[in-house]
Amino acid sequence: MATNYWLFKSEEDVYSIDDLKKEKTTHWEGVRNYQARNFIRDDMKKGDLVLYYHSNCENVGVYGIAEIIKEAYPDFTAFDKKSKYYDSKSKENDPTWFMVDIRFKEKFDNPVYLTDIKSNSKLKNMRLVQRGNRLSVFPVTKTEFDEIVKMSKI
DNA sequence: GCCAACGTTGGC
DNA sequence: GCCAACGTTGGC
Repeated sequence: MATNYWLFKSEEDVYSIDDLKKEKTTHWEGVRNYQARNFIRDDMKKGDLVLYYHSNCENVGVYGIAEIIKEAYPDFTAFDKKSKYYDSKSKENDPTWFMVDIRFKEKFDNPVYLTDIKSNSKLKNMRLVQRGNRLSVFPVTKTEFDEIVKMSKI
């Protein structure tokens, strides 16, 4: 089956690429948006590759690559009253929210910053640079993925 | 079903 | 800290 490509946003001070590198794998908890949920639940497959993006920080951009190692299963933080991701509407026998597990693959020698992505005309159709994009996970094309990897090596 | 109010995201 | 964009909520 063909590999899919994704971009995951994370806040650097919440869970950075260095945290992922240290822990090797993690579950991607806390997605509470239906469109993003559908991507996670319906389309993410084992072996898919992920651009790891830092948002809300000094130098926003893509910092590396991860790989999906476990397909969608219920996001258990939604059941935990003590979690900040708790959602009373999500039931254990009928979960609303899902997560995947990812594994660290690579940290870029040169991060690819949002400003560089915006000034690359090959990436002008990327969801990331379109107006009002606030999804925390979304698909990217193979062409876009390859272009960003290429930019990280310059 | 409409829409205003509100909360959150995220770049700058 | 500001503000634009957008999703969700709730009154009607």
